[in-house]
Amino acid sequence: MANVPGRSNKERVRSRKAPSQDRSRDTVAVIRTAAKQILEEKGFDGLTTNLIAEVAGVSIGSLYQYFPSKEAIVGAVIEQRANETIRALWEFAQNLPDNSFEGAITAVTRWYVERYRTDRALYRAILPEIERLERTEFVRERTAKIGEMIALGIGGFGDEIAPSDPELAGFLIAAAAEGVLARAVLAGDDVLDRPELADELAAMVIGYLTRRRTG
Amino acid sequence: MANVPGRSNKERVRSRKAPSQDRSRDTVAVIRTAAKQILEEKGFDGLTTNLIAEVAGVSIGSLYQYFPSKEAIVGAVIEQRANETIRALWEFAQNLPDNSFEGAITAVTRWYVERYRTDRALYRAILPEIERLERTEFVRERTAKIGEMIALGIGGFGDEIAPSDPELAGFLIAAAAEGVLARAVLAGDDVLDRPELADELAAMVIGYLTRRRTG
Amino acid sequence: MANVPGRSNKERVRSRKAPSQDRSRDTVAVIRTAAKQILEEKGFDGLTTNLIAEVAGVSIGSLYQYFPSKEAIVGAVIEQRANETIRALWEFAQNLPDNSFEGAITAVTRWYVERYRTDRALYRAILPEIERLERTEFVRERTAKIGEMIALGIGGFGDEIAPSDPELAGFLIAAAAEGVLARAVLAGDDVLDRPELADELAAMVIGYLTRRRTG
Amino acid sequence: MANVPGRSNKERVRSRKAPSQDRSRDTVAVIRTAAKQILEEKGFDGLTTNLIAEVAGVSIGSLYQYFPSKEAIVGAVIEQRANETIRALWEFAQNLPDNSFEGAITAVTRWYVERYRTDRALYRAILPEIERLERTEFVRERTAKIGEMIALGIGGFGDEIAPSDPELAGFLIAAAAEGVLARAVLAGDDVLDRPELADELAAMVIGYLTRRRTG
DNA sequence: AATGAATGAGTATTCATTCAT
DNA sequence: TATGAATGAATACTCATTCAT
Repeated sequence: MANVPGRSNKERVRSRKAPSQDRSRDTVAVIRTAAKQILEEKGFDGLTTNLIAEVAGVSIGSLYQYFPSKEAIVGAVIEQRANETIRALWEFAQNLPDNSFEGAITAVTRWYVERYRTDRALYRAILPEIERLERTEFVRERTAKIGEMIALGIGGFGDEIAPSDPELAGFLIAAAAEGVLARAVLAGDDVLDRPELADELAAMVIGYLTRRRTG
Repeated sequence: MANVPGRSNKERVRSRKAPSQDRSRDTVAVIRTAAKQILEEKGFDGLTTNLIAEVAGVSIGSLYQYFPSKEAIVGAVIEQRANETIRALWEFAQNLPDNSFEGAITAVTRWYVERYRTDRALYRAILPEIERLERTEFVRERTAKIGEMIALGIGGFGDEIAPSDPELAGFLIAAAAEGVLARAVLAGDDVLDRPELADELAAMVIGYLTRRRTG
Repeated sequence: MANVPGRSNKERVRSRKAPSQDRSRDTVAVIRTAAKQILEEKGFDGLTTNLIAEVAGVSIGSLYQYFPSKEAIVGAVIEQRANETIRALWEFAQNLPDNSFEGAITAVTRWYVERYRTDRALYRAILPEIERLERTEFVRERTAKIGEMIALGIGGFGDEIAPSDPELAGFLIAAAAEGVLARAVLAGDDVLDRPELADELAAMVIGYLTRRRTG
Repeated sequence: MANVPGRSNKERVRSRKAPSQDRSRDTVAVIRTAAKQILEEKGFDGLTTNLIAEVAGVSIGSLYQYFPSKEAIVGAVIEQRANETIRALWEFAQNLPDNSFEGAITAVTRWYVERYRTDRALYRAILPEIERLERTEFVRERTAKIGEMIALGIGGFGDEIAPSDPELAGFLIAAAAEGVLARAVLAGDDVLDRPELADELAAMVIGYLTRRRTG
């Protein structure tokens, strides 16, 4: 009697109703925020649907009116974080003080590291779930989108820098940066708080993009 | 991770007894192997202690004689995988055909990518757990150890290449590579099977290590 | 996360382990008895797995060690009741005081009605579930088996009585009797307690079996 | 059947308002029809109030304006079916081709079996609920009413056939017939589709009514 | 009269872990 | 040392019903 037949598991990851009305949008946001908060404070294992509802000040029934599963809520938190990151990164990239290639990369890298430093608690909880959900489309898109943005940004710096496959380069940079930051966040505070971290990461990206072609 | 009165979490992660006798070592190995197999076949969510015991042909009681918790078993699987990787990487590094710096990096990178390609099922299951366990010492050590090995390997190539902090460089390279491979594994087979992947990763590492210093 | 994949719904109806050891058999019996008792006292809607466990003096975990689902427990209660009925009916039929055809039918019918009268509470709870589970094999078998017994009993009374298809006749008689008793039980006590009920039912069976053939 | 403070269960079974206006009558009918359709297509477990409302194109609030509970809706479906059956049976009985007693019984029985055969899906879903609701008055009335009709029909055939208590005889016949058909429907298609079924049932009824009195 | 967002009690089931034998 | 029966806390999710608008 547990499992409802006519609903595939895949369906259970997206939102149940499109939050068209204002009230609905609020509820969705409230739930998402509550989940995020719990994730930060108690980690993934402390995240319970009933607790989410309680913290959100919403009944458990309402929670399931808007999200088909716990997984979907976590997904929404991750998705929103990703969207915020992308938007913020974009904005930041518009207003770089130093417009040189190296300056740009360095600034962006620092900004990125800082972001993880500030929200390390959230990332600590979210990162394993990102991997776990990676196969889900919207999360895959996220890496892709960041990769594209990077590719786009790179594109502005002329032929000398241009990699043969900008998209692949974007993927590599995004994935490498996230790999470094993930490991740094999860390794504890030692590495994450080292001031050289950002510059080393920048060096890696710069080195990658400015290397002499061997082929 | 249920109710465990009066035992700190930290204690529960290492093996309960040093496997001194042969039989013990066998049992430990048998359990570890069973867990690994289940992980490959059914993923993390299919892994239960009772199933591990069943597949291992061991009673659940015995299982707890050798491992204090499920987490410890997963940790053991990851640890062993890491040790194998380290050992294999070391051996591979001893017998490089091309002893040039770039040749070495390229060869190692290819080898590394291949390793993930071959065992993608295992990695798909294990990767999120690595992140989740990262704070646990022995897993932290793994990244560190790989980092050190890289640092060591790099050290052999003279001053021009030497980074100011070899250990940090090692960490960055290891973490970046793993980030790229993790994302590639989890993103589905498309990226993982692109032949350029290894060389791009190599290019990143080489670029990082051979960059002109800016300071 | 609710539904375990690799187990078909059908599997969940039989017992989980064969109650080979004595202790196991006890536990199974204790659970079944508790369920039966609750069914009698509170009806089907009052039947809860946790309550069953509590009444049985067994942990909920143990309950699921022996029964794969709530449905299976109800099935077990019904099955046992059916087996008891069949056995008791058989025994009763061996020792009929009056060996005439009509005497036999009348005696058996009275016995049958009495059985429903005595255990009306149980039947009230169980009957709808029998219908619901009827498609499940072991319950289907029950009607069949009673039908066969009746066919067998009829067979002893010579050619004049013999229906052309004894099995079908058995089915009809069993089903009609159960229909009458079910309706009587569920209709409230008025009908069930009318003394003529058994004899009317007997009259129906006798009339059916002794009718002059029209074809 | 959740939390309903301060309202007796009995009250909750009849319709909430007498559908005096046309619109009301429509809404009631629309809901009833939707419920019936879902019952046929998805069975009782697929029947939820929200789904009924959705299929009926009515808000859940309106649904509760016309029916005090889910049970009442199911009851209404059953009731209507019963009324239809009674009306149709009545009509059919008016126009029997063969006016002999045996011819009448045979014709009616065949008609009845056919009815179950045609709507087996509906009956499969409804039958257990009939048993469950049997205590509710209007369902009790149904069996009674069919019984009365039978009694009435029987009454037309002279003294030889007349049972001592026509009402009880009607009850027995109705209950036996329904028992046989219920078991046949639920047992799967094998029995229900046997052509002899109707005639055997007829034989049972005829035999019952024409038996020589023993007392 | 109608709406549908919100409610929350209720329930089946899982699984890491213990401990008597 | 080994066994495996027993434990029970923990949790995701459903759905009949209400009531403010």
